[in-house]
Amino acid sequence: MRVARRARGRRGVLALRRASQVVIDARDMSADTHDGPRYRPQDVEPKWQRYWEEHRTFRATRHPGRSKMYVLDMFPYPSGDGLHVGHPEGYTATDIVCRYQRMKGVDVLHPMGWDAFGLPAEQHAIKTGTHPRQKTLDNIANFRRQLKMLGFSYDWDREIDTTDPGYVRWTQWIFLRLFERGLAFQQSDMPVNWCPGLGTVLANDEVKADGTSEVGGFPVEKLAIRQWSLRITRYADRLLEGLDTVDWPDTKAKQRNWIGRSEGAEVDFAVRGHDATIRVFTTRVDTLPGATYVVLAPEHPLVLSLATPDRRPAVESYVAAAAKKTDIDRSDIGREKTGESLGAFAVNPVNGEEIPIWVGDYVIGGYGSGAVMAVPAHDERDHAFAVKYGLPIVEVVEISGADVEKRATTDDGVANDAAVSRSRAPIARAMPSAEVRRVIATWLADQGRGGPKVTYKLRDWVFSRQRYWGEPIPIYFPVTCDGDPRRPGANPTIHYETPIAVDDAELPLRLPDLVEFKSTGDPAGPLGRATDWRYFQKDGKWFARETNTMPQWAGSCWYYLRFLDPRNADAAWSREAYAAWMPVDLYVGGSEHAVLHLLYARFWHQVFFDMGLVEHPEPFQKLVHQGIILGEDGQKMSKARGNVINPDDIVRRFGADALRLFEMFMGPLEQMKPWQTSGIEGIRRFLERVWVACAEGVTDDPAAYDVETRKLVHRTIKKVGEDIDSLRFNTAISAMMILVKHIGQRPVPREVARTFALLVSPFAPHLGEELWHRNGGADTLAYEPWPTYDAALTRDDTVEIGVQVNGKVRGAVRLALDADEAVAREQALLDPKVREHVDGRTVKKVVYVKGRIVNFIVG
RNA sequence: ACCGAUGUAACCCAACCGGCAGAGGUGCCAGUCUCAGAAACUGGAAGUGAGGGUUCGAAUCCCUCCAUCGGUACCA
Repeated sequence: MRVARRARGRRGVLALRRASQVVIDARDMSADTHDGPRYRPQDVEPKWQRYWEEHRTFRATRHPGRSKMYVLDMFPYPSGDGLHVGHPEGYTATDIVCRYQRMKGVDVLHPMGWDAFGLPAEQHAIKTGTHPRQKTLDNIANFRRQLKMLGFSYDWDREIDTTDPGYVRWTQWIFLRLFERGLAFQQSDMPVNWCPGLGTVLANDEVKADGTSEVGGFPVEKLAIRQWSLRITRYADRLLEGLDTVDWPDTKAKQRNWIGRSEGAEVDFAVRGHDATIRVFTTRVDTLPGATYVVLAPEHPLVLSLATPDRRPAVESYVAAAAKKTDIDRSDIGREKTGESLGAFAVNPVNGEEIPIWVGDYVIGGYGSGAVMAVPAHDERDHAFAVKYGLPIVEVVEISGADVEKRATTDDGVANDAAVSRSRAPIARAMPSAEVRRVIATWLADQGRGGPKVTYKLRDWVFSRQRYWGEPIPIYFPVTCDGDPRRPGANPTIHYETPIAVDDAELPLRLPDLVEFKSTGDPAGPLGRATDWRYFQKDGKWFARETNTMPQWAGSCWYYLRFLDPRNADAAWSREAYAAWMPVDLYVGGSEHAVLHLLYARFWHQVFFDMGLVEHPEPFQKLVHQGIILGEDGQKMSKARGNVINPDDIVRRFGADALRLFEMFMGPLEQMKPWQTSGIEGIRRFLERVWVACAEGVTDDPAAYDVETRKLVHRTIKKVGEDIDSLRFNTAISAMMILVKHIGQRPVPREVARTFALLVSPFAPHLGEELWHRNGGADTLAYEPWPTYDAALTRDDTVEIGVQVNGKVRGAVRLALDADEAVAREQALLDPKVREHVDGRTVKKVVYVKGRIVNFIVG
């Protein structure tokens, strides 16, 4: 043990981990050999977990006349690695709120489940041959064990699993409602990151900068394959407006940014000598008179057809080179702008001027219309491009002291003479930019050459994956084939243009059992191989099922609704269950889901609202993100760094209550903070002191409950309650430590021990129950009324306040809380140190704030 | 580059509406206990990222800068 302790003193992660291992063993032994009663979480914790389970203590029921609270955790993906210490952070926070609210007489809904579809189980299946379902069930069992070990007060009767056919059925049912409304549709021109090596499409952040896959390093290509998409863009404005009604942190700003609403105008440029129009989007239509060229994105459909024969070879090779670049290459800002002239000319609609058309990859194909009008005088990017290629720079917005030859001015100003002379739209000299925008946009609309327009960064949501372990999309297509399409070499034609919905009564559409999950490189995905599942006959005709599956987001888009009514076989949820519990009052989860999950779920919810399935436009009233817990070295926890803390180890060594308490004590919930093993040792010492005081040092002598203790107890009740209400668990724990330090020095009155058991129970529920039980509690304290405090006892009638002379602290004085200024002044001047600085000088002013400060201003 | 958050003691963090910088934990030092150490208990030291402004008074409000983290990123 000595050796181990010394090794721990040395820093270095490896040494630390080995050493901890040794210490664990030593601790466990000492726990057994230590004589006398003491705090033994390894006995107390399983005991109360069994009790809660047997009594179904935390079953959520609505009682008429009571208020309700729906407290939701982001349910986990049950990975093979099990729980990490980040999970218990948010889960403990919500558990504290729930246990506290139950004691306050509130009906609490606090459910847990599993977001269990996902790629890792499928990859595991490819490697080992274990069916993803089996691996998923094993992982769930492990997660459930770990969560129960931490004593969370979930209503386990409501546990759900997104891969369960009873759940998939309703996810598919929802998809069909989206399909009916035209919100789910097929696109075949959607370029996606297709990775033949992995046999699937990848999200942008799964592709590395060099164009290979994050996993495996296989080449990734842009491929336009048939995809299902959801029309989230139709809800863009409502998704923005809804944010104003919810109590969320900065996440609102992230979502606004992601939606990227941008108000501006469309302008149509005719092309000289072609029957073609180039449509551009701009937020600065006031600068249209200063547009001196037009730039098309390399993907723009007109690029090749507009290029003059002499320019065509250069343009073609430019476009080909651009196609090879990854998105990351193209969006690298400091990169020099490049382009090629098409040799063609566009007509500026506001003044009839003919200006050259270029192609340049600084224009993004997918945003707006993939073309911009270039105003070098008032846009930095256009300016850089114009300087490089010798294009004219014409100033049309006047800003004093600006030289647009040197630098673009991008602020609003007023129209100058050039703007007026170059515009057929009725603008005037010195007209402010905002007004010029209105005038020109209106004029363009009158001329049929454009007009006001709003664009969004938000794109429709690609909703299909070429994977096995997801919800099958409940759609099938007619097939033309000579005979049975399932026989080898049948070569059937599938008519994707006429999708047919699976009948609701046939849901769930289950996954077929496969033995081989590996991709063949066919965009149909692994399900394409299940020919007996894929092709079926109905009324003598052959049909083919959709072989793409839904993305992992699907199940998590509505799980909070299934928790309301998890066993309902007739509906996804009932109206009554909805009315009883919705909306979610508190939603806690990682900020990594700030945009995607939280935006997708809101989108579905708004569709449900339009369908009359829900009563509130927004599902999640208050949202909180717990901060990331870093490794002991201050780095992000990762296997590669070897700084991962495993909750199983911590519980074995310190107990679940210690882990819960420590995670809440580390700092503010929303803040990122590093793990400190020495910190949890301190918490463990605190719990031992609690045990000594409230389990072993209790007295029934009423005289032991002195006034000082009584005051402190009442103050602690107040502080802990208020801190839980505002999710400041770290300071609540600090308040309890102060109380324990005080009562630990004398015999503890029974009443105090009972009160403390209640106070600590939301944080350390096993210890709370045990102390309650040992101090005469009959059964669980989970529904005991939360202690109340006497406000009079929380206030002191006298306070010590600081005395300043000219703003510098010179002493302190004890005063009645409501002492008037004359008294304060008189008492303060009794302090010799204060006298020293005041005597012999004139007091010009005295600032006295009751209960706070006395400040003498002397000259 | 832009948007947002955060900078307090060796470390994690408190400090209400601007009012004596300190609640708590860790670490460190000293004492009690001990043959000695460990543990436990008692006590102690130490600081507001930098600069300016407002104010009787600033960790707190305003401006500039620096650092760290997160998000977005040629979005026209």
